[in-house]
Amino acid sequence: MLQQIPTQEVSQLEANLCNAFVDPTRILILYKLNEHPYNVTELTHQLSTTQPKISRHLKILRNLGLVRTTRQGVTITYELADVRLIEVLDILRGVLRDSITVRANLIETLQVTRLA
Amino acid sequence: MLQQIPTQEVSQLEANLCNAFVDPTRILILYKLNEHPYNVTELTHQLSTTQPKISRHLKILRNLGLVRTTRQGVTITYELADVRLIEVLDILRGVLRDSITVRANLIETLQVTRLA
DNA sequence: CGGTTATGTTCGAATAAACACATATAGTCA
DNA sequence: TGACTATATGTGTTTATTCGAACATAACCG
Repeated sequence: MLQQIPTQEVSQLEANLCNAFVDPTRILILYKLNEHPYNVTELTHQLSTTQPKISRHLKILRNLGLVRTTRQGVTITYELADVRLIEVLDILRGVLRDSITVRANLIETLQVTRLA
Repeated sequence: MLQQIPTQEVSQLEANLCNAFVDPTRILILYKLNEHPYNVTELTHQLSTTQPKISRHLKILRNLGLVRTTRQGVTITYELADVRLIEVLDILRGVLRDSITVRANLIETLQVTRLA
């Protein structure tokens, strides 16, 4: 089992991997590819952005090994390499939702306190 | 249920949250705080780095709502706000491990092919 | 071959991150 | 109050990231 104290190097690799998630376009791409595979042009239209932008982000995801490609003639289809990525993103959305709720409750509390 | 197509704004928030994970020091802090709460000085020694560096990273994690603080006199103890963060990091380590394995197999395949 | 479409890459500018080092704040105790 | 400890922040520098716009490559078809 690898489950030990994470060393500096492992954390560096892990941090590197998380680079996939710090850009909203890349997150949208990952969610889209979770629906089913898409090629670059399709993704460009789906996310209504420019093709070079999509290509660049796909390159980053590809280098991280998070998407796989298959070529059919000119078009290159991208697919998700690991469903656990979506699992991670879903968990994070849960964390996000709760953190927003906590914040909203805090604000409400502050307002009530101020009124009292 | 929030479980729908993620919009641009949600993805932006999610990407923002993931900023917590793109720095190896912050990952190490999160894992450390998963053991049990620590104060700044303790974390500084545990990760053998400088105190301002730890303080700055803790500030980022605090602003993201991922750690909570309690003050006892002068010392401020930090604790993990949500265990799901560790769940996420563990999943990612799994992804990382598999991706390294795939890469290793690929290299081996290339070498065998070259020799044949 | 030339034209067309799909995808990838280069470049420069703008913005943001992280660090070391120095300094500030704030609580405690004498 | 003054000294001491714990934590936070300001500053300047260095390095990354992202983008649009232009350009390059590569496959297909006539």
